[in-house]
Amino acid sequence: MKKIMIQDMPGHIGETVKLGAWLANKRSSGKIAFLQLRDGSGFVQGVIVKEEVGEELFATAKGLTQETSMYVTGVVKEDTRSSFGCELAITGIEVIHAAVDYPITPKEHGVEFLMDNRHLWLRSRKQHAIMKIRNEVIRATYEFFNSNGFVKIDPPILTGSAPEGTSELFQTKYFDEDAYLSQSGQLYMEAAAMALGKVFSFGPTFRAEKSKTRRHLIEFWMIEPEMAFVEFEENLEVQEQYVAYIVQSVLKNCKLELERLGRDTSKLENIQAPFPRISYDDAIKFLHEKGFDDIQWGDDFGSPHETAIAEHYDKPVFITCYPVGIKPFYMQPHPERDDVVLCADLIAPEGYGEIIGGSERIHDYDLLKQRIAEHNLDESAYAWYLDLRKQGSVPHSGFGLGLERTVAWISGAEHVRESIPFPRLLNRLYP
RNA sequence: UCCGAAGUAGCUCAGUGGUAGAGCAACCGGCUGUUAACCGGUUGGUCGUAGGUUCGAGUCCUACCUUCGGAGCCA
Repeated sequence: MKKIMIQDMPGHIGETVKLGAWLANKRSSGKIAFLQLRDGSGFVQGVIVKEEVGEELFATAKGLTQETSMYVTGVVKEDTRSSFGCELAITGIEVIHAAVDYPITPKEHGVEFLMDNRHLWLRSRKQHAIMKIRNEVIRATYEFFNSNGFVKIDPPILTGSAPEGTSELFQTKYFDEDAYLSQSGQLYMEAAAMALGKVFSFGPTFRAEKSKTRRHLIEFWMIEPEMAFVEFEENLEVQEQYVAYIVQSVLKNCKLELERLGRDTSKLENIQAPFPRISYDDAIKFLHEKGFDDIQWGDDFGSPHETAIAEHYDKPVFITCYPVGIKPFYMQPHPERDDVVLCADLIAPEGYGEIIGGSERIHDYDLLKQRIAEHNLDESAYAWYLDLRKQGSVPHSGFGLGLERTVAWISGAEHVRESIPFPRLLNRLYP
């Protein structure tokens, strides 16, 4: 008898098959029982009828506890009553391990309880769907960049220097030296772009910020492309094409998951390049017109400001050309103005906040050296970074996309803690 | 760090000064198409911690702890 996965069942209609599965839920009457089975690849309903299987097997089925693991044999049957299109008419059950007091019941639970049981919560339908969407976003990311001439590059996670101050970095020891966990691979990616032209990274990043909102994780994953000979506007085009590509890939390959999450897919179908752009100057004017009197030119946007701007559009929106004073040292100045830089943040719709920060980078040696000094940074730590500007420096641009915020937005999760398997939060390092 | 809310059964919650409650889970029984199944029964509690007011405190007061939501900062 063939052992198959639930996701492959529609191709085996009429056949007797064997599944390795867990019991997600159960409903029964005196003569018939419905076992909700899951095997990681999907969910399917098993039907077991007393008259057909006999007293003993039926009693076994009725006595199964939630999350008991077993081998189930049965006949795959087409059934329109199932959202999956088929069911399993069970003929045999071999219990592997009977679960005891599984804590996550089909009713409601609070956040703290679910987070304490994150190792089990992952088994739930909604969490399963979000993890599949996360996987699709990652898969589509590799597909997009590989098919557009990018090379995957892995920057280091342990770093010796602290690019933008040490207060929000995790410090550790590197034998006798101080070291920090990476909060961005960007500077290394710039070096890689000078070697390979177009590169992208995908890896974890760590921020010791005391942030406690639905958009913040202490440890999160970032995709950071960097491109030589690519200037500001071209950089935005890559970003909008990339974001549109991953959204459309999820729509195409995760239909069942989006449906299970109750996601309004019409909002996602609309996510096609180009995306609207609004300059920082116009955004400030827009906010003043909307009645925000708590922000002046030169201030950075707060979360309510970003949300107000994003609500004006039905696609992600680029906010471009921020004042030089509120942005990092490495951003290229605007060619016609010295008070703003060639950068853009991409704000997701529906209140999910900033998902991309990007810019053209300074490629002039003297200007970069000046900016390092202006920001009171230790030039010796940036010697190699400055050196790039002495050895065939070229205009180049890049950006960083936060994976968890993007996945939370696409899947409609209310908090980024649900878009990573084991979230690291302000007060949570367990499980 | 600041502002706001909340800690009562394994879980989700009700209970505003007078004998500790419900739904779900678990356990027992019933039910032939359920889909957060349903119906009947049983089990299950130092009411976050410490102190105080009171004849009497889950309920009022003080402090602390924890969690949640938001702000700042950011992706």
